[in-house]
Amino acid sequence: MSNVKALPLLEPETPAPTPAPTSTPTSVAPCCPPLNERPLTADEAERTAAMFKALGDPVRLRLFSLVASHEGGEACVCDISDVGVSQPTVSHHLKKLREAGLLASERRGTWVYYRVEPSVVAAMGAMLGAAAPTGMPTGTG
Amino acid sequence: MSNVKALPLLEPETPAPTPAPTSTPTSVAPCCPPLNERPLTADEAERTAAMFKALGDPVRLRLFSLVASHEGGEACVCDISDVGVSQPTVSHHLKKLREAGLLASERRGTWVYYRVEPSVVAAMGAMLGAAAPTGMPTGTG
DNA sequence: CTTCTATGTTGACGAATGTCAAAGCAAGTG
DNA sequence: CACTTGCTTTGACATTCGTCAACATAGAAG
Repeated sequence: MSNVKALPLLEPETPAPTPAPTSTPTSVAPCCPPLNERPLTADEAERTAAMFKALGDPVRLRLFSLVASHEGGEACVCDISDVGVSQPTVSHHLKKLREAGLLASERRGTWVYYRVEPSVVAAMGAMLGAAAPTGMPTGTG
Repeated sequence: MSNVKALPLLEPETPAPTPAPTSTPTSVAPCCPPLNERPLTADEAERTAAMFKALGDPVRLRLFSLVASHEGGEACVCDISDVGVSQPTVSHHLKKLREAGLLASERRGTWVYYRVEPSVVAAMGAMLGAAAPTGMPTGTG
């Protein structure tokens, strides 16, 4: 597994891909608290922004969505050919997503498969989800 | 980027009275399905990526977190002065966050207050949360 | 080994971005 | 009105980013 230097955003304490759909107590060890808990420090912001930045490009977002929604939870690069950019550019963006920790790649024979890193994405969702409660404590409305 | 208007990410079905220099959508009507439901279209990706991109900068993320975590759910620009950049730059980033629909601003007398747009942030969290099935963040508080 | 297919990497280039200094608007005070 | 404070806009700059063409690498097949 050629693992590029993934961002140390959260600690990958779960090496297993956890294929069990059951409610596994996957310890989502996010680097940062919810965005509305306290102001992020400069370092926290630096690391977290790198993740959001990775999804801040339309092509990358399509690639990520393509992988995330693909059958089996993973997609081969060969499955990707309609995102509007050349193949080298696709590879470039996949690398970015990998470096951000959002995707993981694995070579199986001729093809390379990409799959989503659930914990990292969950951590991002947690930061956002808690930052937007359905009922804001706004007095005046 | 001359697109200086709130992104049509979610449909403002409730015509807010626009008390602020920016429109204020107030309803959770996400533009897009969870990222693992189906591949996003080019248009969906374009709109959604703009939001993630807004949080893809460390300074903006700190500003957002600062506003989101501030007492009362809103913060005056005067409360912000330790993010490491000059005041005009702060204003610039706040504008970006406003244009992305993540923040709303309102002038009250001398000061300008910024607050989080819960629906937009919730929409982002929903897209991510559902894309990471393994690992529910709601554990021990 | 040679050849073919599938991906990744390198180098280059235009466009977008983040930053600040300076000037400009808005609101309060005397 | 002049003066002060708070925030935004403008203009300029260096850096980063997204993109492609060309080349390089990894397996598979003969």
